[in-house]
Amino acid sequence: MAMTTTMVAWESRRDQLQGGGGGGHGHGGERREHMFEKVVTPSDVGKLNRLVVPKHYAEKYFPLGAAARSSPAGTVLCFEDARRGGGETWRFRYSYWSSSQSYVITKGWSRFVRDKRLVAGDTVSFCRAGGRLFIDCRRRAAVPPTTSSLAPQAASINVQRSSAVDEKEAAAGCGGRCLRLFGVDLQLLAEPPALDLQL
Amino acid sequence: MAMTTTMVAWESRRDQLQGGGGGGHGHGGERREHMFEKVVTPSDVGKLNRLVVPKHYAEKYFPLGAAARSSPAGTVLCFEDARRGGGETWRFRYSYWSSSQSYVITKGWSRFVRDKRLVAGDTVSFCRAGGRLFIDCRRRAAVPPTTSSLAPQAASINVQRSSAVDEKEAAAGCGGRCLRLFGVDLQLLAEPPALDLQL
DNA sequence: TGACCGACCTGTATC
DNA sequence: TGATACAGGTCGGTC
Repeated sequence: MAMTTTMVAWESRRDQLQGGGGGGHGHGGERREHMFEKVVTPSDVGKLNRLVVPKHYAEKYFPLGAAARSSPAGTVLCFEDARRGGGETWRFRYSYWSSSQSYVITKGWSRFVRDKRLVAGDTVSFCRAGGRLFIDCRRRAAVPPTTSSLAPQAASINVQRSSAVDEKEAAAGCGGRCLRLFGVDLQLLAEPPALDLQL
Repeated sequence: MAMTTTMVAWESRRDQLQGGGGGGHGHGGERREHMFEKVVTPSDVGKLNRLVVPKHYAEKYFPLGAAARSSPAGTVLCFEDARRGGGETWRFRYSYWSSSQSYVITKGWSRFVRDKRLVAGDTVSFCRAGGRLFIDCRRRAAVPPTTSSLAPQAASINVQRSSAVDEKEAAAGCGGRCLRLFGVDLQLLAEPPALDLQL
């Protein structure tokens, strides 16, 4: 396997995980710089096992050299978990698919989706601090009151947890905390817009 | 799909098929030694163009040197057709895929599948005689009488040849000589368990 | 250009 | 239950 394991350079400074200062959630000794975020699509969290990185951000923040761009092997991106204290790292293959002219994160992504219980509509965000990269995610915002007011009626109908519906429906993006009914995602519980995904 | 890849490790008594002593169908001067066989899966005969060789047998009968094992090029295995009088040979690329930790026959395999009209559920078997390798195949065994007794009723129903049904059904393993109805494979004709695949 | 095929990947069943 | 085998996929190169 000829993967050009280009670690996007980070000097591992494990000692400052709790640095408190400027950055986001208290990690990353230096100031955490927000790069971009993406509301994930059903495909991003489905069986395709890949995250499409919007080209604009990809070329701005994760530029691939000509060699890596033409190689299917792409490169490897390492992100530190922005939340977990242990500084868990996520290794993703990152490459360019010429067929679809898109930048994608492939290998490693499905593990992240599973681990974070990521569902369509959730948001993943990417930050950096010095040479270090961080990844974070949060739940989608709660649905508007008008929609969620349907829930009482729905409660009397024989519905399924979305995790039990067939793949096509599940791919449509409803996670463990909502019901999908007549094509509409219903929140089971009122949730704050940003929910800590730690288990 | 949980098809149990039953590798039937039998001591080859080919003479019960042809009666003749010594070497099976009259080839291979020396005694034909059965190595192993595999009931092919839908993937083995589908678009993936590869046969997964169960690791146990691969390492026992087709060991790859360290060099060939690490190389994607693998090696080439030549098999003589165990049935055709002309001694047709089949050349297969044989290699190890480290990503899935499996041994596979790739190049040349799809030609064999096509030529032999191989379908899921059929069996391919590998023998050797001296330094020569032989490959053979046979149709899946006929379904039990209790099941095939459904055929009279089935005859009046609008059924399809399995070769025309969709991939999922075709994948279930019914070949050109049977019908698949209500999830049951029905033989169209009474067949001996071992059928010569020559056209 | 499209069909074929090589390389790589992952979920699931199994041990 | 963790590790492993492998069936069922993907994308991209090639011809």
